[in-house]
Amino acid sequence: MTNLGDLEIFARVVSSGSMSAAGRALGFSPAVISKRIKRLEDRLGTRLLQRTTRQISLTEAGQGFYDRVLGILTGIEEAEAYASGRSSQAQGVLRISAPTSFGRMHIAPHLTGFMKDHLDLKLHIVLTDDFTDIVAEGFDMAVRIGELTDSSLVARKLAPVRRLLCASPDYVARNGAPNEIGDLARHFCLPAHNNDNWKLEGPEGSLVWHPEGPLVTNSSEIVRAAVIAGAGIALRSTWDIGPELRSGQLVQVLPQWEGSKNLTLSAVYPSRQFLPAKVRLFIDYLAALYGPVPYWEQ
Amino acid sequence: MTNLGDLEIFARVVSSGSMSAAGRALGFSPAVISKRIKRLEDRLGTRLLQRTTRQISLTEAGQGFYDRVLGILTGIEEAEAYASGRSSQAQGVLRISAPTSFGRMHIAPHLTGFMKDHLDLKLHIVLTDDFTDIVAEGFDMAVRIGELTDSSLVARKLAPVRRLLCASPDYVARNGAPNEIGDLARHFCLPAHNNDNWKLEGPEGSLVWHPEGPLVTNSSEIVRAAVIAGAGIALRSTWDIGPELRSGQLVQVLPQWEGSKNLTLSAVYPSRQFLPAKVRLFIDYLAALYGPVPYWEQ
DNA sequence: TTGAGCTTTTCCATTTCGGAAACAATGGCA
DNA sequence: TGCCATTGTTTCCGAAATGGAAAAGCTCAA
Repeated sequence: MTNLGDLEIFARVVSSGSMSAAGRALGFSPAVISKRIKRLEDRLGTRLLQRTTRQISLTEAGQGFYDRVLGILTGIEEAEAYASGRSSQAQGVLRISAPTSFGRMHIAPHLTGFMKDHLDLKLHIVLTDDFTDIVAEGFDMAVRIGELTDSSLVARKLAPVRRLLCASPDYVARNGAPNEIGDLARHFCLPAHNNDNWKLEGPEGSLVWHPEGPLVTNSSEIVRAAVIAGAGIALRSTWDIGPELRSGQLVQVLPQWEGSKNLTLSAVYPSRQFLPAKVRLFIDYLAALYGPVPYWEQ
Repeated sequence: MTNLGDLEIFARVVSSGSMSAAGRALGFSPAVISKRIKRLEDRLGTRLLQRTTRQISLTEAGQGFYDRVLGILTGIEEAEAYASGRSSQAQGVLRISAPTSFGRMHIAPHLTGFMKDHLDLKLHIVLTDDFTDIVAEGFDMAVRIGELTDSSLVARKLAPVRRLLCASPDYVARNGAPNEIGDLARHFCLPAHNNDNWKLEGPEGSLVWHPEGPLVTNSSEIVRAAVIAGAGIALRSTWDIGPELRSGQLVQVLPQWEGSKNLTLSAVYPSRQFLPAKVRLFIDYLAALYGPVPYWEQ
């Protein structure tokens, strides 16, 4: 039967992109890495890595094998954590990927509350707006906003996402508030950072509006600052501008229209038979935190 | 990181119930088994097996660990098979559990057809009417008839199960056919081998009938022979008595009533991210064989 | 009470494993 | 274009691990 170390080494070689780098990471000499990759390939009777002396790439068999090996390794990790930690205590390292803005505003502030209940757990949080492949990147879970489709992942809904049109009071004072959807054409519209069209739902059904405005950016934070500064009308999520709405820094316009409803805030994780306790506990924590009605909606 | 051999040894010790037996099965001396179990426990910091010199039992931690280890081992097996066999060829051993009667009548006759397409595959088929724990018993899949609930398994429907009331023509000639459901009280009823009540559905809704008759047995085959021999009325599946209905050896009675519809013939297998090719191919084969309308219904 | 069968420990031969060094090959950079 | 740093591979050797036989201690059944 395969030596487990070989699988670990193989996975590390793939993720780091080089045998030498894997050797450094794992504390082995390059010679060992080379020998064990070779042994693994010999036993499998297949070439897993296509290598020139300068570069390494996965063969098709290697890619499929790698996908599987990742699952196996985390499975072993989970089994060991279960047996060691027992009684479903969280321990080890919990690796999370989350959207930048949401992570900063609604995850980061609550982390200490979770950590003080789980002293044996280390958190490793990466904020990015790319939809990274969480299993290939080695994340235990991700927080996502959107419509979810990837079938190899399991999603648990954390909260609905409401998006509404808003502007600053002084913008409204200067330009007036739109009364019907067509009025938007006469306003400054601030597209979202991903530059999407606005999918709106209203009393007359749904429509797609293509926002045109003076500002295009890839940063959600800049759009946010711009609309608060009075630059125009934006379609923002309630989790993003809830406090500003309450404080009066922003007001809702065209309240009969809202962003398309099939967006959700979700926790996603690889589908496995045994969910690590650390992942389950953290998702439970977030779900309890955001509740049936999130605090930013109240 | 854990040595994979330790996990394999641990799993074998649990399944065989003794270290010595595991040693014999794996070709190791008892000394080695003992040492490696001890090492595994030391690293996990938990006792996995409670042992008296004469007997071995799993601790709670050991049970949970064992469940996980089984999944890991089959995962590795699948990963290796994938890389070695490539292009999703079936190979290795496919272990199947199936109901005795159905297996004999509707699986066994078709096995050669499957085997000739997959020469590298060995089949290992166990017929039993117990609902065995397929993952603990080391089966890759099972064919089941019934209502399915086990959440740790995935079920794929192969065919609907129709059950209807029938008797032999000479029984009907001697005793007459029942005209309405209440007439059953005046007939010999042959309960199924599991001695269940009959859940029937008819034009007036559903009801539960408690069949009373001269014959009680745990063998489905005996009930089947008895009804053909004219001993009474039985509720039988169409896959069981289809040919007899067609040949006239049996006739349907009370045709407006049928057995409860929420029974299905299904293939079940452990939920895993990667389904072994051998399992997928065999289930596809059965599904194609039984089709949308099974051949025994035509 | 005895004996068979089990687990565990001890000691030893063997195998495996990891590393240093030497070598070959590749791509970046001046 | 030519140099050089980096990478993968091979060889050889010391160190660590693995597996087995034998002995000991224990439990259950006859």
